[in-house]
Amino acid sequence: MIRTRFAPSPTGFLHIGGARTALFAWAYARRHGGRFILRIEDTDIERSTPEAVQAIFDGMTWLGLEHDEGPFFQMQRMERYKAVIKEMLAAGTAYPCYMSPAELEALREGQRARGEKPRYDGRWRPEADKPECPPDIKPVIRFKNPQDGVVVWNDLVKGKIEIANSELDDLVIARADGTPTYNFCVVVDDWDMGITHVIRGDDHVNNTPRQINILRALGAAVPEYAHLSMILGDDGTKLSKRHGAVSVMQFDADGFLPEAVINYLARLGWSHGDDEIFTLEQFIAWFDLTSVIPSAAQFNTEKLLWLNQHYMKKMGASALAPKIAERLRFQNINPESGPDLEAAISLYVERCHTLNALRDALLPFYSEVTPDAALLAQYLSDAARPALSEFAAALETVEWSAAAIGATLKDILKRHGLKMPQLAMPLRVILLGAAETPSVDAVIALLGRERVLTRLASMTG
RNA sequence: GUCCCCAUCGUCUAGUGGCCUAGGACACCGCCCUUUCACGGCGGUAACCGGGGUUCGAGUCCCCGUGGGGACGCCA
Repeated sequence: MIRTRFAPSPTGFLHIGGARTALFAWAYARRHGGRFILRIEDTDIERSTPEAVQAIFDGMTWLGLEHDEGPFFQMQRMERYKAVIKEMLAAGTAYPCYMSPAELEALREGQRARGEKPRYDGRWRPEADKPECPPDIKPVIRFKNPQDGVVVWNDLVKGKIEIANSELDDLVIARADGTPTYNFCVVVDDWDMGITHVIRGDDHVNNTPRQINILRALGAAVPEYAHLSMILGDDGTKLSKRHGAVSVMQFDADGFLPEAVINYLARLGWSHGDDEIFTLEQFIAWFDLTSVIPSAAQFNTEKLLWLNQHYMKKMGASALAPKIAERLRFQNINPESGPDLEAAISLYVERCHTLNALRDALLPFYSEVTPDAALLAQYLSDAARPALSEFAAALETVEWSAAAIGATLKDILKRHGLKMPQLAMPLRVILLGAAETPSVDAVIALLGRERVLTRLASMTG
């Protein structure tokens, strides 16, 4: 039974990189009929917040990444970690270290100055010739890392990775106050939760040999590892809180559909031949760690936009209507105050890339417009004015359909010797406040006789 | 500095030694459609980081450079 997990630390929102990691771990479990576990790594009391925990839940829910087990909180597993540390102390695979933070810093300073990799020198190892035990220092507990040999694993996305134990030092597994640290909690959790495949960001590659060593010291099975490369921002630079890293919920706020975001994320660092658009079912059926790219990928909003429009069109007006209505109401606009929303959406969906853009395009149908004077001056010629008045008059009695309105318009055009744009363009500006709209007869039909006549009257009258 | 990872069009990618005069998608450009803008259709520009090997043959394997990234916490 395959068991994967997503283990974020609740120190901020769920961003795009975390979401992709979660997606791949989730998909791998789904693909193999396994279980997907959600674990909250909240041992950093300083930075963890309940809001961030909620933000992660919200993001996962929005994306539709349901977990089968959990959420487990590390803070609630303290007893277990402490028990394991006690066992390791007894077994001699861990030991207390009385070095003070100041001493440690001085040691690192010296190593850096000599061009060495800063690391603990093992002076409190059980077999070492230990210094005098300072009575006033509360010790940290360090893992007794093997000093010889190499740790090797076959990373499911990066291939064979080999790191010499001589590169590793004896990491702290419990702080002076007794609380366990990240690398230790992860190991105990992955072990206890029976994780078979650790799928995570490749910033953890360097933690992997340490974790494997602890696992071995514990006599636990070593899981498979798959390290996903990072996602870069739109401009190719690293995503950070200050720059480009946005919550997945921001995509919701911006009018993206979760289906589009999932499809987009799936194609970032993974591919299935030339397939670009696929359903969730296809993705699950096709997903495979061997097709995951080991190199970093740059986020591209343009392509997401394209996908989002695709999913909006595919979804159709009836499914879109409640979503648009919600977004209109959010702006204190009553979607009942204008034409049939589904009809309006049908007319506009293929020219909008997001729900928000669609909502904005529909605004003139549900609220007042003020034609831009400059646009009007640009498109409304003196020659067109009489024709416009005549058209307005005709609209009072014409059969209210796009076809009939269009016929009337063409008839007037012909009698005044005008071309379509000479009338269509000013009509667009007067009626909708924009020069770019769908076919003008369709727009008039949708707007409704009353609104059309009112808006025309204010201009021609 | 040390260790680890990465490297095909602007971007996401196909490519697992001959099917590659390198394919697809987004973006871009052109044409068609057209009542403006879109949508759609058709076409186009555009890439194997460099140098050495291995091989009959290398985008594909190896080595060295170069460039980028990550890690080196009593953070996660």
